[in-house]
Order: sequence, then structure tokens, then C-alpha cells
Amino acid sequence: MSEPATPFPGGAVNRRRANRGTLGGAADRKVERPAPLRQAVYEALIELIVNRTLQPGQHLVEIELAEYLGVSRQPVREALQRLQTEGWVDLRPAQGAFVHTPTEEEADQLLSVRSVLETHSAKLAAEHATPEEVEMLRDLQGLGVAALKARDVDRLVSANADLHSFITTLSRNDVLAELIGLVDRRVRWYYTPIAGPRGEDAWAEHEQLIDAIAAGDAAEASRIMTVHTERTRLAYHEQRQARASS
Amino acid sequence: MSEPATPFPGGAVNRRRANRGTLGGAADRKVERPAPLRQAVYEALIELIVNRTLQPGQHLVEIELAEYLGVSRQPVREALQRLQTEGWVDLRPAQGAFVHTPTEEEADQLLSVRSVLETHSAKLAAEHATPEEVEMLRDLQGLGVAALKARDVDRLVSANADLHSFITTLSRNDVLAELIGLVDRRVRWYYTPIAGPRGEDAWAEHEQLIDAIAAGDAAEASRIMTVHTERTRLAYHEQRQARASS
DNA sequence: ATACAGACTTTCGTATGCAAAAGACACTGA
DNA sequence: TCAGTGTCTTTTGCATACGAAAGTCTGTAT
Repeated sequence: MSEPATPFPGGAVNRRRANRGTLGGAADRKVERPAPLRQAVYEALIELIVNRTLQPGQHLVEIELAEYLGVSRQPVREALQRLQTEGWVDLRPAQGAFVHTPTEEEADQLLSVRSVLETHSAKLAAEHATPEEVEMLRDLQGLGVAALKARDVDRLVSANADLHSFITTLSRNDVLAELIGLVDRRVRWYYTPIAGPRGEDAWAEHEQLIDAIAAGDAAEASRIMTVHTERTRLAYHEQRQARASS
Repeated sequence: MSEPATPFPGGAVNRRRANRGTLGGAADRKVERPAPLRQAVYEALIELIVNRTLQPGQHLVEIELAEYLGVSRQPVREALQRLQTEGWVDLRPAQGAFVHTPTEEEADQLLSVRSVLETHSAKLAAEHATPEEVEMLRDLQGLGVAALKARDVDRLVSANADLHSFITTLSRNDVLAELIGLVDRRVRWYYTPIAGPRGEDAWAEHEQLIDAIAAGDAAEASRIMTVHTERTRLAYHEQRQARASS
């Protein structure tokens, strides 16, 4: 009973004791501050939530997570704090943590916010991108189109994420980039549209978007990104409707 | 040395032991779940940071905060986790927490993001607001104008916050409202413009904004909010320049 | 059979303890 | 005088311990 029914993939997180040997330290080139365990726990938990090992609504018993990950409750609790503020879990006083249950309404709200943020990001990117950076954009686009042709969904999803992420970098606004990162990850948790029939259209829109950024046309980049993200939002609703009627 | 040089205002947070008496429980009407200490610590720390008792860059020694607030290190640590993800402190591994030092660049980025989010919020508010809600907006506007006439800066600042906050509520998008809340608090920490010479202008713009919302004119509400927030951003830069040349 | 009361179990929230990393400081040697 | 080094202090990060709240189950009375 104290063992989780389904063992968590990824295994224990606490490898600290194992690689304590400091001999051959010359191999470590930088300062190499060991990231605290809570960081590893945080990342492990997000992975477990995103891949549905921990399901929405599930009660996360601290001691179970701790034992599975090979740590004590303390770093788990600290990770849960962060996960709450980022919307992955809900912490009910005296009851503990529950994996957040995404409602359709919330998904729509997130998609709406994402649309606005990404649009702003595209506008700023068009204002700031250098020719070298535009070249990098085109490289990323190439990867995506190749993945599309190869019908490689995993690569397609990651290429899409990389492209959008790089555009946020080009915005030269770290605050904006960070917010988009947070919102995007949650959106992708709720809904992964890029694998669907919107693939070709989406990548054609990317093409136009990059052209606008290359031309430094902020208004046009803006407009395209708005259309692009709002279409994604529509695709979400269509998928939802399809689910509902099946 | 273990006592902070400047004692923290607000005093101890742990009054739990004091009001443990459960007799007369009938007075508690709802469930009244006692919020965890970490919540109180979290709020106390934000207050201490915003009012500059804890200054930017200052090293926050856990045991000192804990002793002053009358709790142990644990709830302090958990509060610090949350404060980090919200941008109030920086947590350096094995070194602890430092009050985040806001740079001018970051302030500008925050103001830029805030502008976009508030603009979207105004647009949605115009689409959703009911006549009753518009009346409430006008009431809030009245409070602000009264405070302006009375030259009551405190009331002016809070009226401004209330008005903007209420507009985010009208957007009917909780995710957006929460993000704006976070960004706004940090912006106000960096810079409190409403007390400055922009008072009259700002409240005149509010008037137009409310008219647009009342008319359900989303595009116009949008436009006004963009101008409004971008002017705030300009005011920040002017103030910065004034500081620099003095 | 069902509703209620009370004990029991589980789990959280907080406090405390301990090892280890980071920084401070004085000492040594050139 | 100053760079380098070893020791000592401070503070973090993690683990463990304990009291209390919430949920669960059982037994009893109606």
C-alpha cells in the first residue's frame, strides 16, 4: 500500500551519493554547482504530470513521492510549492497536493493569453531580429518541414516548440519569454495540436511569419502570429467538439 | 549579530498558539481552514520587500527571518520557493535567498508585458461587462477622482489598483487576471507613477476607457488601454532620466 | 436498515537535528 | 606587501521527529 500501484518511470532522482567521488575533478570545467535535489524533484514531477503518470485530480502523497524518488519529504514539499504557483498542482491546506485538473474553460483562457503573448513576441522579434537570427529561424523551419514530410510527430512537436521558443528569444524581452514558456508548457499538457491535421497549415504560416520577421515588418508579423495562434485555439475547440460527440 | 539591525515591522506572524481556544466555535460560520503559516510568511515577506524593509540585493538569512516572524525555518523556506518563482527573490544554490534587484531593463520589460496583458483585458472587458458592472466601474472611478482632488496619494494608488483589478475581473479570464496581478505587483514595486504629475491625465483616460467598455466597443477600449499603459511606461522612463541627471 | 458517535489511521504542517558547502579570516612564506 | 593555504564560522540543504487535522471505519442505538 505504501508502494505506488504504478511505479514512476525515470527512477530515483538522488544520485548524489553515487557520484560523490571527486577524483578526476579536472574534468569539471565550470563551477558546476550541484543543483539542489528540489530542482531535480521539480523537473521529475513535471515530467510525471505531463506524461500522465500522475493523473489530473490524483492525490500526491508526499511520502510516496519521496520514497520513490529516493529523497525525503522536504525537497518534495519545496518542489510542490513551486509547482503550485506554476499551475501544475493544487495545494489544499491540511489535505496536500493534487494534480491540477485542467478544465476546458481554463484551457481556452490559457490559449487566449498565449495568443496575446506570442503575438507581442512576434512583433518584437520583427523589430529586433538580425539577419543571422533570421537564418537560424529558417533552419528551424527546415527541420520542422522535414519532420512533417517524414510524419515524425515527436520531432514535429519539438521543432514547433523550438521555433516558437526561439522567436521569444528574439523578442529581447526575458520577462515575456519566461511567461510564454510557462503558459506554453501548460497548453501543451492540455492539448497537443501540432500532431493533428493542422500540421501543413501551421508550417505554411510559420513560413510567412519568418518572412515578415526578416522584413522587419512588425505589424505583419503580429497579424500572422495572431491568426496562427487563434487557429490553434479553434483547432482545440474542434477537437473538443469531436471528442464530445464521439 | 543574529538580530537584524532594523527590526521588521509587522511583527510576529505566528499567533496560532495564542488563539487556539476553540470555545465559542459557533462564531465561526464557514469551515475556516486555518491558512498554513507559510502563507502568512509569504505575505509578510512580500510586504517587507515592497516597503523596502528588505532591500534589493539583501541576503535573506533563513534563521533570522524565522526568528523574527516567530516560526521555524521550514515555512520560511517554502515561502521563499514561491517568492522565487514569482520574481521577488533569487535563490542561489548553497547560498540562499537574495532580494531580487530590479534592473531598469527588467522594469521596462515588465511594463511592456503589462501593457499587452492589460490591453487584452480591456478588450475582453468591453465584450463581457454588464450594465451593473459598468456602474461599479464608474463608482470606482469616482473614488479615484475624489482622491485626486483631495491629493490623497494613498487612496489614489489603491483606487487605481482597484479599478484596474476590477477590469481584469470583467475580462472573465482568470488566467489573464492572475498574470496581470503578478506583473502589476512587481511593476508597482519598481515604480509608483500614479502619485506623479500623470494623475489627472491618467484618470481622464480611465473615463474614456469606461465609456468604451460601457459601449461594448472592444477595439476602442483596447486602443485606449494601450495608450494608457504605454504612457505610464514613458512616464517611467522620464522619471528614470530625471533621476539620472540629478 | 440507517444515521450518528467515537476511536483509529493516514497525512499534513511544523520543528529540530545534522552533514556539507561556501565564505571569512588569520597565518605562512616569498 | 601580497599571494596562497589551511582552519574556523556561518548558512544552507536534506533528513527525521512529533503534534494535529482530516478522513475512515466500526459499533451502537433508533
